[in-house]
Amino acid sequence: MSDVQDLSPSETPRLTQAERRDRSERELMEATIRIVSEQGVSAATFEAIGREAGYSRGLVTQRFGSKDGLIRALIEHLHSWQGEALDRGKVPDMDGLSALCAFAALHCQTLEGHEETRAYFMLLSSAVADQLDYVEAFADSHERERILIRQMIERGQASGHIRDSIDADSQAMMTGCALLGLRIQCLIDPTTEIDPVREALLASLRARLAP
Amino acid sequence: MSDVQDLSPSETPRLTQAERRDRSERELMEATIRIVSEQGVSAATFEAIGREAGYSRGLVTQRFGSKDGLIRALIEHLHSWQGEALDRGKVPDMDGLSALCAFAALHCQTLEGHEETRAYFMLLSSAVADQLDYVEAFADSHERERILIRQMIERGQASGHIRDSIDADSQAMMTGCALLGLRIQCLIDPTTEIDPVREALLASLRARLAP
DNA sequence: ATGAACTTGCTATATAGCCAACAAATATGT
DNA sequence: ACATATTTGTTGGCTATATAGCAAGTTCAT
Repeated sequence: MSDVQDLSPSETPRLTQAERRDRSERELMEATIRIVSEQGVSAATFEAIGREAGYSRGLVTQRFGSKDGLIRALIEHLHSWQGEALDRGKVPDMDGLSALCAFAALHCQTLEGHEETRAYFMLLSSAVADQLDYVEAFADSHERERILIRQMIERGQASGHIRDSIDADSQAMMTGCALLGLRIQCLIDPTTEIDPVREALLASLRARLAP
Repeated sequence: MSDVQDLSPSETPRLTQAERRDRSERELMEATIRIVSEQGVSAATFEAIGREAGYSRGLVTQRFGSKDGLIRALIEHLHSWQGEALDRGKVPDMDGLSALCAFAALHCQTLEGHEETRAYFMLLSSAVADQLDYVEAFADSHERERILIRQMIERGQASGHIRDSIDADSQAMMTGCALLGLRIQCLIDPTTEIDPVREALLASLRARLAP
């Protein structure tokens, strides 16, 4: 009766050191995502992040070493998040053309109201704008995505759902670029209507890839 | 013999006030473009721009009022530059489908080695990353580009070079996004091979639009 | 009581923008 | 044509502000 006193589970009574650590790390990342998404990359100062997460200024340095460390950790976090989203959508189970269309549609779904992906592409933009070292992390990620798309196309070609005459690699790159461009367009102009573009994109894919 | 002493025409003997003014303004802009393109947006400090242009730190403020003023002037400058490039390419004279393909090809040409457009899209990226006020300038510019593309498509539909069943507006948006995405991809990964993607893009446009 | 998580005061640095001085061009008076 | 006054273009020192990162101190778990 006296030793266990969990008044509210989300408050802080009796947490393991490891739990405290993991929790603060997670909360700092979430706070960063929120700030980047809502106020932009350069608004994500140690001061702002700490305040938003309910901690002090100094903890970010303590946890991530430096600003660069934080951003890299964040990119890693968002990468794995996107990977999971793909699995959740059961994309790997479909045939080539359906998988590709589902993949594109899934991408379009995250265009509205998803703080995580929004923050991801805003970080990408800042890396592009300032030619920061971690553009390479984004380049790798896009490389992997392109390979994923290419494999879908090749799968479709093997099963006869996609015509053999097209070059899987360049089509994969083009599709990736179209999705990236749509994303950036939505960040430039939030009033962009997504539905018609998505339909145009899917129709274009089918027109070009279907046998 | 004594009054006229133009030792070298490109040096500074006897310049009108207006000439001095125009010259320094142009040189400051060119310097900014060079710095943004080569070292990133946040490297474009008053100090760096002044030095690169061969003037002092303080002149930039004097000329453009503030950093924001400089960037806006630069965007305006690059917009008109792009407009001229389009006219130079004689795009308006072609039939719809050819015009659209020429437009896309022209875009792809600027992907390598064009400091102006490189700087333009790096500025765009910084506006996206930090949600700066001048994203709207870019939004307007892209709106205008979309309308231009749509008009090409409609022209093609009227002359029978493009099938009637497609929606010109959403196809225009999609094409614009594809070009934007390709641009960003090249900024993320400079080793990106453009030729195959351009061919894929053109093939895709023809597959979807040709009657 | 020892060590880990966390905080707060501090320093160093970068940079936008202001302003008073300086230089170059042009207008005015002789 | 020359000299002087005025206007325009240019400079460099200065201030104010923002912020990354350190390091000594404090709180909390074991």
